[in-house]
Amino acid sequence: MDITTRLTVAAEQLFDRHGYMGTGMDLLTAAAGMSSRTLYKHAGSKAQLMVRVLAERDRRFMARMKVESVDALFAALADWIRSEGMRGCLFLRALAETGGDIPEIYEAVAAHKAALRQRIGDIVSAELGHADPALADQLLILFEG
Amino acid sequence: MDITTRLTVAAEQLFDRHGYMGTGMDLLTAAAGMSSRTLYKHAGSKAQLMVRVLAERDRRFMARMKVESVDALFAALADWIRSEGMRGCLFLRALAETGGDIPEIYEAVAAHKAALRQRIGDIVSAELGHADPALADQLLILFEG
DNA sequence: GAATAAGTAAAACGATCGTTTTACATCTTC
DNA sequence: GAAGATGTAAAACGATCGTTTTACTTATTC
Repeated sequence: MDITTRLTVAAEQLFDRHGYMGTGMDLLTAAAGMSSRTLYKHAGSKAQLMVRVLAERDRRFMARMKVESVDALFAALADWIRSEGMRGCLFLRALAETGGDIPEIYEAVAAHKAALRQRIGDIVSAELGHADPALADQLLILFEG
Repeated sequence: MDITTRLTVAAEQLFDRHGYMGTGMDLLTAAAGMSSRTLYKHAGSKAQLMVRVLAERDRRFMARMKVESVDALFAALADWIRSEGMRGCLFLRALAETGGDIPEIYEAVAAHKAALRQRIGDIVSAELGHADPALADQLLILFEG
């Protein structure tokens, strides 16, 4: 297993379970099985590591939301929560814990939100035969509830 | 305005926008307009302050969810998010940021979840005429999505 | 087989954290 | 008007944070 993905996987788990601020670098090095020197050589900084985790998470999440009906969308979300646990949206949590002060993280979260909104809009359009932005917005809110 | 509620109100806002770990005591004292000495005399500790904020939040949230149909429930949730912002569930975030390691906080979150689940169950029962735990669970998951 | 790259272990960095303490001001209240 | 709360301002506490550095080991490669 590649050293970078090993780090990213461990970081996602720890960030999810202990929060970003609550996850110290010592916990990360221990879980990823590497020295802090190596960690910083590969990750750059904690903020960059967070961005990488979010990017990976977005990839996995969006892959699971490739469905064609609103019903299937909610079923996919229920599945996701069943498998990942009910610990709150990792993107919103990243934004909250950093106060939106770190541009790279802010943009990663905004990109994820935009992608999700687009996906929901597409599904709504496909099912209704025409776009319905208001409905898409309501569904997005339910998703983030 | 009472000094304790002044502190609680300021703390809820800061915790919500900057996260629990991300909100330093200096930020809290500045926002609440009091010295750290006074803050600690009234709050005891940061963890106790978090518990008090969660209790107050639970009171406000549950008051808003006093509805009688599933439709109204989701409408109330949408209203809540519209007024409070889409920053993720403050209870789940508290649990995540502390890793579930602080018993008082763990219990406050568990109590809130139990109350919400009970409320949803009651609404489902009233609308269907009989209890449907599986449906209640699914609705709870959607709520936490 | 010397050189280069890439790893570990651990000490050290300044900064910041939550919390306590010291010293002093301002009210009530008997 | 002395006493006793209750407040502020600010220094100090040890601990921990993210990050860098030092010293050393281990592979690969020309």
